[in-house]
Amino acid sequence: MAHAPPMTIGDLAAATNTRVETIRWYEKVKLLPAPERSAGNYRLYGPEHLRRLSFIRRGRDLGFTVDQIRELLAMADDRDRSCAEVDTIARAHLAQVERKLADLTRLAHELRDVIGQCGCGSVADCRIIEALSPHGDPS
Amino acid sequence: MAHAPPMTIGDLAAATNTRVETIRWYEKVKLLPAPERSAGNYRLYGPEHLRRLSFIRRGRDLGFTVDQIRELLAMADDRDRSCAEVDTIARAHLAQVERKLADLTRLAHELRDVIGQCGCGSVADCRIIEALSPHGDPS
DNA sequence: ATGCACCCTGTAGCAACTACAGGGTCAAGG
DNA sequence: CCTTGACCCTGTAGTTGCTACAGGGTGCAT
Repeated sequence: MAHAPPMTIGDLAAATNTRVETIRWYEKVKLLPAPERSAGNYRLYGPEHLRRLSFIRRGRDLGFTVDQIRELLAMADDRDRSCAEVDTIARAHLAQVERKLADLTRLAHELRDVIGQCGCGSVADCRIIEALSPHGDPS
Repeated sequence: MAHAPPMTIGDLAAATNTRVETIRWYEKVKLLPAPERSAGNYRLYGPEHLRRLSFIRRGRDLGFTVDQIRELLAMADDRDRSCAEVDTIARAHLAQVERKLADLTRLAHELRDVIGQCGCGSVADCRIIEALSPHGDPS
């Protein structure tokens, strides 16, 4: 178990299932610290970068915004701090997800209603178009 | 029932619960035709604009993209055409909504799991942070 | 030495708006 | 008549989270 050699940006991308451009973008917006450079000006990443990027990706998969992840990272770095703030962010995010879920559920119902009524005749009496048209005003 | 006087952009915005800037943007991207202008260069809208904008807004509320609405509007204008294409767009959209719904449902489950385990101690043993950290690598 | 895969910076684009800045217009009140 | 304030105009830049070039340089194998 010798300590691993540094990774290029392509290696890191492959290891985290991230695009190279996305990694550079994370660096620009200061989610990921700028790594050292090789003689030829290539970025060289170590295991700490790998850990941090994995954290970011997992957070994004869970739907946290970049700003929320920035906060979570700052807290994770300050290990003695209370976990209550972390909990607050996570709960706020869950509430938002649940709101979106409710909206989409309602939406799917409405769409299914509208689609179910379509007899696929001509547009002139299409129920879908009618459902979109202003209430009580055909033509 | 005399025919209504033309509306200003502000009137139209109020009538459709839309922002003034959004209406101008719809005009720029050719969702809404450019209306006539007053002597003082104000936009003047008639009932046809009101109908069309209501259609657009309802479509947006149902989650159709601007491009989809453009297609739907083109079809709605061509009243003899078959309604099958309209049905296709609506079904494709419903399928997309259902996919998003499934994703969000999974997400909400994961978030609830993670949050449920948080004892709100210090960050050092926060389960939320841990859940985000790379598999099998504390520190 | 020449190809090829990879890396670099910087900029522009996507969706669907939103938010100004820096002006012009119009009706009412003093 | 003049001012005040609410409205309107155009044009540009910002938002979120990337993605896609263009126009170059690097590194390794043949």
